[in-house]
Amino acid sequence: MRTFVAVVDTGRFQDAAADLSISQQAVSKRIAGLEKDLAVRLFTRTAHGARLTIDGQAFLPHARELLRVAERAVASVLPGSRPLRVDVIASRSAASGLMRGFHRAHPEIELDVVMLFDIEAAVAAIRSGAIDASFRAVAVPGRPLPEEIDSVWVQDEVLQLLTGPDHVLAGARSVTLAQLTGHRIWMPGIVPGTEWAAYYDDLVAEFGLTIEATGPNFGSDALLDTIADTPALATFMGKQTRLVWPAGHGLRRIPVTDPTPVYPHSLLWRRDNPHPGLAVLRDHLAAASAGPGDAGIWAPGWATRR
Amino acid sequence: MRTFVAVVDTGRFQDAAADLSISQQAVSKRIAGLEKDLAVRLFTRTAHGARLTIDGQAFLPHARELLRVAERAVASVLPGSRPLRVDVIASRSAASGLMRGFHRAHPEIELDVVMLFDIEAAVAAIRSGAIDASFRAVAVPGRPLPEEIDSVWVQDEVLQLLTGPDHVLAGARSVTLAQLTGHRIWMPGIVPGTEWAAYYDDLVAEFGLTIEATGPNFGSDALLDTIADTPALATFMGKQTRLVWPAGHGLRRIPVTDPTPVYPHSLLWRRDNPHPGLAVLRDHLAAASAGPGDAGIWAPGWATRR
DNA sequence: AAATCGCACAACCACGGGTTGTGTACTAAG
DNA sequence: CTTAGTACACAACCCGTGGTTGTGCGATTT
Repeated sequence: MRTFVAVVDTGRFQDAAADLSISQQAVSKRIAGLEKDLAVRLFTRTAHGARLTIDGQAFLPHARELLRVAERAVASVLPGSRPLRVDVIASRSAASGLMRGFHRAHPEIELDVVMLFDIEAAVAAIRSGAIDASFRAVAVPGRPLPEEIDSVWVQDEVLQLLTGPDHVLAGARSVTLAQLTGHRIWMPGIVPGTEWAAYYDDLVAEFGLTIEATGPNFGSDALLDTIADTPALATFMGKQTRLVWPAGHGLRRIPVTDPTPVYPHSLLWRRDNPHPGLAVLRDHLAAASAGPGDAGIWAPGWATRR
Repeated sequence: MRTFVAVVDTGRFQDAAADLSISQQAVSKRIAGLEKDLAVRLFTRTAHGARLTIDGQAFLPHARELLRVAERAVASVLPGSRPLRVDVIASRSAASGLMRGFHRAHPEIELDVVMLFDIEAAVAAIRSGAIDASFRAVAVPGRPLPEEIDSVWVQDEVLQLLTGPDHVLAGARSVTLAQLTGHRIWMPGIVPGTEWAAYYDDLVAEFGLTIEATGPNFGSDALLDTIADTPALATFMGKQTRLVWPAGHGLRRIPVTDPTPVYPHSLLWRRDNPHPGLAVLRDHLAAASAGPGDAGIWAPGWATRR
């Protein structure tokens, strides 16, 4: 690809060869090999050099794009000035949505999103510099963060009930947590030991819900399919989570009240992290911070808010 | 990259090896080589298989993207169901804008844009099936199109004068073509023998303008820089052409009247071309067709409109 | 007609990247 | 604790990809 683009840019095989510090014959072989693999002619050879064929013209932007992507791929693991690397607690969480919003607002800031196991791993990664920031629920002062790590509350993610059209509660305008007692709540993909597990453990203990965290996570599609088809099953989902599901599933979002369960997201970062994107992210989040207010909400006792 | 993604998807070196029909040792070597090139560890090796490191997680989406791009690159020259391939007359022409609009309206339709030398080349490429459609100015019945090629008028591109802030006409609300007599109009990159050359030849012959088509085309940036800094120089530019230029250049767009020069764009395609995207493109353009109306406009005598 | 330019082909060679065979670390079972 | 099994790494080997130099051919220029 690099050779192909070099020939396009220089217009001559031998100039491209000089650019690449190889022989003209090597360029000829590379192009011939590429043309053989693709089974099309990319250049018309003239006495003045090489001109793109129509196929070559169509191929060129894809070749350039490939080189760009390859460069970004290398940059993503390059120590030094690599992209801002942020850990989110789950791909469907509000943290993911916030990062998408940040990317829309600052597309010039290269971004990589990763998912670590729990806050222990996140704190270790932040300390080592392997990641630049992390969205997590911060524990109460009982287990304080290391001194060099700062954190700031960002958003309370309001949880809603998601049911299929045939669920008993499908028609309800809202439900209370107490009303959910006895109903089966299904949360596949909750890994024991993570904050989500701790969160729902607390929720179960306090309100006597029946939450089934069993079963592997086959992805959003499988979850939504099952919820839509099973009248006895419901699940929790963030209010802002935007899902695409096939039309006609008839899924219902039902607000939960008295109290409304929320998941408090904070941003964690190392105070002396010099990454320029980090300050921009903090500023962006400060402006985007929002929550339902303190009235009538519930969060686990171990989690700090604000 | 393929091996890296295969290991991620299967979770085990040997399963990836089976998928790729190579030995487990080959996978081990490939991953080791990739890790050596990138100078980072991508996997933590456990007794159960391989798990991604943080660097690996950051790298993964780029790797997947690279494979996607590579696939599209191959598809762009694959005979059979390749992307819709459309020839435009120039990258700054209204045709390019129309194709961008089409892509926004139908992002699901894969698209490749090429630029052929002139309408002869375009007609030949359409007949051979090398391209699916072409934006061109269609000549009068004197030189009719081949029988198997259809064409339909799409849009009249209105030309405006573009000047720097210190140009004599910079303050004018509009100018007539007659007023431009004696002024230097600079159109770099106009290649002799193309329709653009014929167009401006006619314009010069009819209104006695001074158009300098000399000099190589160093791109929009160089053109705009020169226009902005040279009081005696102006150029023509499509009314809808959206350019990004550095702030403070103070470039002025000035409508031209009595008459308004327009470039008539038609779409050409082979009647029996079965590409599904072609019908969508024609429908889209039929809805998007627009022009200034017939009153007070000028187009070369050889060009048909409607 | 001769010189020049630009790419392709031929012959050759080195090394990258595959193979098989074996070793080591960790896990699970008895 | 031993033993068997699993999973990846290392070693030795070898073929073929992909580089080199040398040369040929067609087109353009003088």
